Amino acid sequence: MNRSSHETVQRVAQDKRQLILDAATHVFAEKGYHGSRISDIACEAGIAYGLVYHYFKNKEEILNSIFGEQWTVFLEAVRQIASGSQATEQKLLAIAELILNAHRVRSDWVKVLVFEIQRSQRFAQPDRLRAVSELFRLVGQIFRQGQKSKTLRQDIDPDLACAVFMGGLDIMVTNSVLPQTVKPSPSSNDGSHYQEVAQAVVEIFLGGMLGEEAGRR
Amino acid sequence: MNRSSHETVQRVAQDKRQLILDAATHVFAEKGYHGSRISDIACEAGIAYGLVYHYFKNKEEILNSIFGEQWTVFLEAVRQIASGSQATEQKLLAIAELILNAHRVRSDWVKVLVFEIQRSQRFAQPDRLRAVSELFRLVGQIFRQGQKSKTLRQDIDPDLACAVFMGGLDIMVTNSVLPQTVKPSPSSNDGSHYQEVAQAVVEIFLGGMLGEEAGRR
Amino acid sequence: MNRSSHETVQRVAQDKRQLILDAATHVFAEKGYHGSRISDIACEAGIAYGLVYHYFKNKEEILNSIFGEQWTVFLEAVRQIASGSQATEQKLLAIAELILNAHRVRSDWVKVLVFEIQRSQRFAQPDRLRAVSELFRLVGQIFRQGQKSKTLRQDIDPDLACAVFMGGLDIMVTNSVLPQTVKPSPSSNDGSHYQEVAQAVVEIFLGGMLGEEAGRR
Amino acid sequence: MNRSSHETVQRVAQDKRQLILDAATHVFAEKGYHGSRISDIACEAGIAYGLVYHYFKNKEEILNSIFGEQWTVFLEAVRQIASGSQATEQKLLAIAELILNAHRVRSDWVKVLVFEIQRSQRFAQPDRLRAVSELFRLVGQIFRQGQKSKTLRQDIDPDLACAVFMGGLDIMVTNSVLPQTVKPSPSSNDGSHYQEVAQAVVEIFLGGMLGEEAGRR
DNA sequence: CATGAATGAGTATTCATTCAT
DNA sequence: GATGAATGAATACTCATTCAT
Repeated sequence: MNRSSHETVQRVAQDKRQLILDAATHVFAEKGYHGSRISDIACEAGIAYGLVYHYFKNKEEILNSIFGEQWTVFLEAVRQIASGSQATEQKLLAIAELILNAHRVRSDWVKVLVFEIQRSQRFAQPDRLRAVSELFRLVGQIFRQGQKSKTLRQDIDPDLACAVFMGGLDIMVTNSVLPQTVKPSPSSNDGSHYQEVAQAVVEIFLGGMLGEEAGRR
Repeated sequence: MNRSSHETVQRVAQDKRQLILDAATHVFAEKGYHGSRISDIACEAGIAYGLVYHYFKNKEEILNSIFGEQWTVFLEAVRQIASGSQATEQKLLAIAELILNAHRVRSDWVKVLVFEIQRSQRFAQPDRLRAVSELFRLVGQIFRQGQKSKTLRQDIDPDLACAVFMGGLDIMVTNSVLPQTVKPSPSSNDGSHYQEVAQAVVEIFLGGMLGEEAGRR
Repeated sequence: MNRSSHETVQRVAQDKRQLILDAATHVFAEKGYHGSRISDIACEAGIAYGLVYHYFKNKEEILNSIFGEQWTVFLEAVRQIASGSQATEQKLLAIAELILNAHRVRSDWVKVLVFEIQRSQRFAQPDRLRAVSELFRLVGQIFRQGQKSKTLRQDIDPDLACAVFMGGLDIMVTNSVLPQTVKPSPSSNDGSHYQEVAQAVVEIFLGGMLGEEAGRR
Repeated sequence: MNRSSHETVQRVAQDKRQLILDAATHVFAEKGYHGSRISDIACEAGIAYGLVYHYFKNKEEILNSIFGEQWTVFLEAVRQIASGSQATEQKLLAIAELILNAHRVRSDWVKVLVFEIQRSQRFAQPDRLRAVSELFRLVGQIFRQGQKSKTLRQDIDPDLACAVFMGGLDIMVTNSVLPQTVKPSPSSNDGSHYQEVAQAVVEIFLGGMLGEEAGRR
């Protein structure tokens, strides 16, 4: 086997691996980790049952891979935003758009992430815990900077504010509670709806919900 | 068997049923629904294995009962708040306190609710879906009233605002992201910390996070 | 407690015992022995669960009682017929009528008998085996007498003939194969249909099915 | 994997499936359906527990398969006989020999058929009911033809005659009543005894049991 | 690499039987 | 006697993981 064919084999192997991950993501999103069987994943991927075990040690490792391989990319994007020189408001908007856009493009992945990661955090999964902590550390950093520069009010615990902000986005993505709000009409699946939602969330979060009449404090 | 002793038996039976529900709530909160064995529940409740099936048809029905029997009470409280004559701000604060307090008093129940039921609506029983919808309908009502009375700004979709608000609370309760913020020190487990958090969340939500310097729009 | 009230109690106890047996007969006939739960029987009898165990040691004993207590009566009737002075043909007719009539009056009992007894014979149940043997011994006796008196042809093993005769009746009663033939129209549930069937069976058995044209050997 | 090896795999899979069916037939015949555990079947087949579920959905499906796969063959043989051009007597003899021979060659299968399927039609699958009906329809056809051609007497309901005939054979096969008659000595397990029994049954059924002395009607 | 048959530990569920009241 | 709650052994079924081809 010459070099180039070896590379081809490598690529094909990578493709197959990714095929399994995508299938697993879809299945996990649909039925949940515990409700998904290896056979479901193999079937969805259109490959043989046992082949899954050529690429992954076990079921858990599939979930870990889904998490890890995308999370790094995602976290890097967050890091870029957090360390940028934009105004706080722009940064938060960028975060919101990043998250909602991720949901638009790969909603399966986001569902698995939110559902399964949070679930597994109740049991000890140090790796994932650390990864999530890092996300909150980065976003929290934006808040601290904002408070330092007096852009954000200082009488609120930045971690708490960060949590509230993320919670607002989290529920958008979870969509178990309000699918009709988040789900755009099919005709506008160009992301503009998502962008609007992101802006609205940031708007609420920064400006508050009080109306003009009620007066602002 | 005379009447009073029959009543006693009835009460004891109810107690035993509740005993199982409490044990199950604890175990589910600890290990998750799928990770909990019937034997774990029986053991936790200090009763025989088979007795669980004397009171519940199957494992699923236990989860449903945990949900149903407390949810009714919870929803009634929300209804009271929503239909009251307080100002919008007071209502939202009451909602926040209700939710956070539920977590303080019965954190097991809330965990099961959020993790095992809310987030498992992929396999959703229509019953549960309806029950959750009702919660959002009630809270959403507060928002619509607030907008109608001009207390709340009107340029935001009330359902979206409602979702953001609930998401902020949800994540407090989920505590997966910010346990250190929500979990008060044991010495202050009198609820004051929870009350402060509730106030902070509502404060952020209504007043926004922008500082004085940044100016309010 | 005086004597007469004690007798009353005894009678009531007997009634209750019989109530359970009747209920069990019905349930066994409906669902089969293995498919019937003690609770089904108690429910059918309209009594408490545990009371069944006051009257019967266990489930098996219920079946044994159903079998034993009626079988004795049945067998005695067969014995009367077999030892009578009637012609063979009359005896066989009497046997056929006895069996089919038992089915008419207590079809549940006959069903249980045929289904469960035969089933249990495959596993060793010496008592029942002996009881059934006795039935065949008595009926076989009729055949031997018939052959001895030259009423019946002698070139056939009497036990085999006996089996064929009983098999013909058995299948009438089993009715799993030909309900429409055996089940009379509701309007004529006076037993006349059963009597006709009994006569037809004996007629076939004795006279044979060959038509005039075919010639009789 | 090339074509021929794939075919081999297919064949092996079929063999394994049949292995399980044979083992199950044996175990069911021995202990009855309800008395047989899946582990008994697996053990008898010499395979792993779970493999049974690789080939069959559940215990019930095993029973159904035992029934279905052999019944088709059996019914076809009956159909051949019924639609042949032989005399009625020859057809009935052929039916009798077919049934008794089935018992000789595959007594386990016949036991399961009669005890566990035929006599459990209280919970009857419509499929089974239909299959059994077809058998009676075919045999009944022989009787109607016999009556039409005046070979058989016409004063008897053909369905009833059919039932009596089948009942006589059924009980031979059931062997619960007369094992000593049907069970040949091991030394003569060449089928000749079964053939004699078949002839005797048909002889009784056609010619009747009345002796010369008694006169024929 | 690919396949899918084979394995068996893990668990929900049933239900006969016992027991306290 | 009467009640039905309590017990726990027995077993059908699932499915992650391994292995032979």
